[in-house]
Amino acid sequence: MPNVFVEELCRIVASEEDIMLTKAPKGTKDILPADTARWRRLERDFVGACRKAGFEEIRTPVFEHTELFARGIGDASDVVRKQMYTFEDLGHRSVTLRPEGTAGVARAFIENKMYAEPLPVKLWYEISCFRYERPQSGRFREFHQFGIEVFGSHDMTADAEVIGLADAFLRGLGLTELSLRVNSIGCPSCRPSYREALKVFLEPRYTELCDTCKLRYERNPLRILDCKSSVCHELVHGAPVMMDYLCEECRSAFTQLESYLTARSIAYEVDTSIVRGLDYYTKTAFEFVSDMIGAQGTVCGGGRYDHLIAELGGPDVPGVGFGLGIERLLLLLENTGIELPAEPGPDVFVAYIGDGAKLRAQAVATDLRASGVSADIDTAARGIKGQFKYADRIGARYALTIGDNELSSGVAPLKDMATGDERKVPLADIAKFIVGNSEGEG
RNA sequence: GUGGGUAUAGUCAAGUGGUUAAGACACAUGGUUGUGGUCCAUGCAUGCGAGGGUUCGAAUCCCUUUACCCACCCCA
Repeated sequence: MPNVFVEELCRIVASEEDIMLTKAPKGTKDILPADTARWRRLERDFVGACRKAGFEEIRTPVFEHTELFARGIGDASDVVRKQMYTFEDLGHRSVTLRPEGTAGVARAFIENKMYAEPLPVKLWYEISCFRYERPQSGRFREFHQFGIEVFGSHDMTADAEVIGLADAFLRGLGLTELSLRVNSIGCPSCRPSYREALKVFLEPRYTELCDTCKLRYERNPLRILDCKSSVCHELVHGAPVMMDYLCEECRSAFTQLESYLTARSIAYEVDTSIVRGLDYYTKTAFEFVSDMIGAQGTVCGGGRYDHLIAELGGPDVPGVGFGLGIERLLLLLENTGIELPAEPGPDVFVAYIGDGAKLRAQAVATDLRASGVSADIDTAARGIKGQFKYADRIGARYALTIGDNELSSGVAPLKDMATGDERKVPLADIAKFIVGNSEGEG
């Protein structure tokens, strides 16, 4: 069945740009063995924080119908307008690699009628996301997020719970320099009036605005507030702030949130310039920001979205959640000098001398593993010296040597690689010896 | 999409027109036949991101191109 995709494939294969064969696509990264231990540590801690707070894991598809993101994130947002990996599949459906996590989880919440479960429904996830952007420090085309969502609560304790979880997780890693910025961006009943007030304020200065802000003036004037151009920054001085235009409901909600954060001893500052770029946000918006990782300083960002579920065709159920960038978090930990423990080497390396011992060594290593001891063994036909060198390189705690003498005596030298001490241990007792010594250390 | 920067071995790099492209780390083998982390020896870029050009001669000068990094924008 010839089609446009197959033709494209043939063209690509026939082309001479074979350098690309051994090059990961722009903005993507391999996570190598040297890094995976750090990832596992973060995952373990995050899962722990979520479980302690009563969150359960959800896994959703990497791609969704394009309409989900267009409707959920907003077809005016930059993410939807120019950053999505969208393509037509062979069944002529337009699908998109997820650029963020909330829309997919919200869709799953609706589709699986999770609103019928005891509310609120509290979910966590770890996902890869995809956005077509120019890569830079802390920004990739494929990146990873931890995220949580709470569905079904209008109460600000839910917002405090979400912020509190992020705060506990980040602080638990030893991060203290992160600043938590909180804002309220209002709701559909009060935001329009603020928007108008802001436009009225900016109108006489319109011609002085930078080019991008001229566009923002119509599309999303709130964004002008955090423009980094010094000119705009000056012009915006004295502009009305959302806080002063909140409706009664939003105002009291924000006051409550502040009191709840204080009750939890969570340090924060109100930052009226925070504007989330995803259209679904209402009321609470927050960010954990660092100045240690370059221009993309937001490690964790989130907020409330009271109308997303209804917008997607579900019941009128509110939500609140966050996304936390794992690559940015790792970068921050590195730049802050916080070390995450590396994966330890094997308990024992089983070295052999001679063909007979080579057979026996494999049996010994297999038995050790079955006994719960991690054991490595030469598979590169090295000499005894090479085997010891290798054992040292991989950080083995002990080296066990088996040769003709040991085959006949049944007793083998077990060397502690750190101290150099060597003692004879019966081959049958190796596992017991090592397990015993490990327990003694705690 | 717009700017700026950088490209020499697995890694960090010296080298700005002239004999075989420093050095360090890493890696491999060996230092008499059963022991690592120190030390010593040896090996490891016909090649300087790629493609053209100038020149008797180019990693070094010129043109084109690609990749990566950083910033804008946007956001995790």
